[in-house]
Amino acid sequence: MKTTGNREQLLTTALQLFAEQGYASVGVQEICSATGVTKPTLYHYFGSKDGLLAAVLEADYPDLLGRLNTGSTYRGDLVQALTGLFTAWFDFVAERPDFVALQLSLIALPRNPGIQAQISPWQKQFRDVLLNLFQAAGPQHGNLIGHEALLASALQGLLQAYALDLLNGSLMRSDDFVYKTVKQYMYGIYVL
Amino acid sequence: MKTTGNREQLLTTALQLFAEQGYASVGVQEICSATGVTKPTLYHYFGSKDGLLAAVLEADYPDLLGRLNTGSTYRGDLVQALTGLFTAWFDFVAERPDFVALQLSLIALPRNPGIQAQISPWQKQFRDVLLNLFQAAGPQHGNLIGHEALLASALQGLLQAYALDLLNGSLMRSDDFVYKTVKQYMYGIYVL
DNA sequence: GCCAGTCTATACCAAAAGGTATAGACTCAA
DNA sequence: TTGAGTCTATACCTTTTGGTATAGACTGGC
Repeated sequence: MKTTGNREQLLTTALQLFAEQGYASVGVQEICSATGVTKPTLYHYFGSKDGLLAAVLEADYPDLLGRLNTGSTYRGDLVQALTGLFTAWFDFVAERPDFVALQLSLIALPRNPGIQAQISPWQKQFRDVLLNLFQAAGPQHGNLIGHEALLASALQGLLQAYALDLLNGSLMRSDDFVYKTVKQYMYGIYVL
Repeated sequence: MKTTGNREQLLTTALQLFAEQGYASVGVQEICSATGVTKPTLYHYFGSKDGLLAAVLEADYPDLLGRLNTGSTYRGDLVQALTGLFTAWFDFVAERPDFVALQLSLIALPRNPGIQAQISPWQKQFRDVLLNLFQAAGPQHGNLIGHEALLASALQGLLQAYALDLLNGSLMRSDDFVYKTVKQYMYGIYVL
């Protein structure tokens, strides 16, 4: 029996199946069969189906948050910071579409307690990245002050909405895609 | 036995449970128990669990689309049309939060074939409403021409993102909420 | 009274769900 | 060599899943 990498292969398979069908629609047996192991192996590593989901999230979220944080660092230029943020996000969406798809499907169930317990802490950190950006830009952009939370909320929704359209193919990432989305976000719909 | 309204009560219960837990997480037995009927009753009216979902969507989508269409009618004033659209949407979100929550949870699974077969036709009509608006505004707003599809796609995502934030309580609908969101959408983030 | 159609409950089905008891194979330190 | 710890498979558990065969109750028209 292949004894190396079973944990990582389970994580990979689970992410893919969860992203395609939704967490609740995938059975642990299906994950094990697709990976080529049996259920005790899965339960040895993750303890439960929920534990498997937690491990899947833990595997990619830190990287995503780090990249968003780095990309959105405010250095006195809001357009530059937003461009960095959008670039980091769209790059991540292109690199790890399965993880983003899973993320979006979990976020869309805000009243499922079990799911929310898993996704909320990560979503909170996501929002904090955006909040930090607007707070850092506050001194030089006084008209944003007091609206940081609203702006972060709307921006997070916008990023996720773009990601969904990219994932289902109804939106294409052209050369100036980031440029246009940042401009539209900052100055409205007339700048396309 | 209560013999009147069982069909409507099943629709109501199913919508509520689907919205809370997600379509896949709810069993037909659970729906029947919560409604106070037995499974043959459900299968008599809807044929299958998928048929029940189809009926749930059919029950509310026409009303939603009609209200969006009416609210967004273009009469030579884009701000007015967008205000009408946003108002119609946010009113609907407030009136039928369960239906909107279900809608969002289904949309977030773009690669689940069974789910997409059910939701796509309605989503297409949703998008067509927005597309019509931008096409009607084209002659007086030449800089929008050629971007109608992109604008409709982004606007649909934005509306759904706001709805999600309203549903999970991270956003509050203040007096000038519609005014501010329309302004921000048209002129950027500096107008709050 | 009777019949057709509509609606519902009892009781059941095979399959799949999440999860586990047990034991065998393997590695590594002592 | 032995023993502890790690990892995996066989075989099994209970509960729930979506779905149904059958039959009874009710309605309306004739």
